[in-house]
Amino acid sequence: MRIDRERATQVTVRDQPAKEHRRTRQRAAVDEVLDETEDFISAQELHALLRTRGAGVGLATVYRTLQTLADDGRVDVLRSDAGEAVYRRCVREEHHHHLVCRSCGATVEIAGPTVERWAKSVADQHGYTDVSHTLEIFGTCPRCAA
Amino acid sequence: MRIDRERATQVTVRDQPAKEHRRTRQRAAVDEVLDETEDFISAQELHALLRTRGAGVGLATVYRTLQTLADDGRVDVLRSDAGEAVYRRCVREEHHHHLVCRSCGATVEIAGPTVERWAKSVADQHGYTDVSHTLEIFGTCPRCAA
DNA sequence: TCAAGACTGACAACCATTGTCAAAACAGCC
DNA sequence: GGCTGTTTTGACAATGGTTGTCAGTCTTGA
Repeated sequence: MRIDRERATQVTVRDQPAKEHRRTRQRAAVDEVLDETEDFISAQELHALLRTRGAGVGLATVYRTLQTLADDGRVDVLRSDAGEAVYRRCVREEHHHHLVCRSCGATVEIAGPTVERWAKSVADQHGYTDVSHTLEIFGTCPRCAA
Repeated sequence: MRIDRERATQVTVRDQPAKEHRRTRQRAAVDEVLDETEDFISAQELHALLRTRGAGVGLATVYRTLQTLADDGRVDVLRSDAGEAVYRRCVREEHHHHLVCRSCGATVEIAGPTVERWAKSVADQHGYTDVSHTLEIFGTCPRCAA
């Protein structure tokens, strides 16, 4: 197995502050959807949504745009269990995790300094350096449980 | 987004104790590789490995076998960053996490009762029930860092 | 306005994974 | 050892998310 350094996880702290990109209709459209969407959404879903709105954007463009945003640290990425990448505008600037509803996808962003420290110390203990981690909590939200 | 209840994460506790399966050459071969392999391995890699050994096993069979093992809780599954599912014979019986080397895949299994409790309490706080979680730590192992 | 180059979109290509289904292997039984 | 019902296998097709391609279009800075 080979884990790509750059894309290993969305929680890796970025060094470069984000290159400038051109403002285009397509990117604005994707941005708008992300702004309106509370929960994680897949590239496919986003593409379909744009299509129904009439603001057609090519699928490849949606993928590219999301990837760019992710690279710039402007959206959170995580993999749904099906292996599909799902995206979400991140609200917190700092490193954080998610509590995600299994059935509707409702998400709560969570800061966990304790966990951060724990992860760091565990890695140190085993001599691992350059550490990052992924942590997501899944459950059934109150609304879906009702 | 739809997160499948059954496969949401490898850390969900299994209720059923594992159905009996027939012993076949193919399953034995997969088992053997898993026994010998310390680190996470993908279905594709395992398949290729078997092929080079002469113990040819169909790709579909490899997938099915791994899936069965995973369902029975006999192997750990996690998704590499590329979205590929990777498997590993789990050593610990109880719920645990992994510290994985980004470059060589070397893995350390980790128990983190603190984290378990934290995850549970966070979920409770937000009214989420039926909680499970994923947590993996990535880093560069001492050998690769040298 | 203009040119350079970034961006887009339709489509093909990729690749992990799953579905299909007839043939083969297994386990229990005689 | 054979028989038989069931499980398992494997070759192949199909699926589906994602990425590559490349000519045409749009942005931007001059």
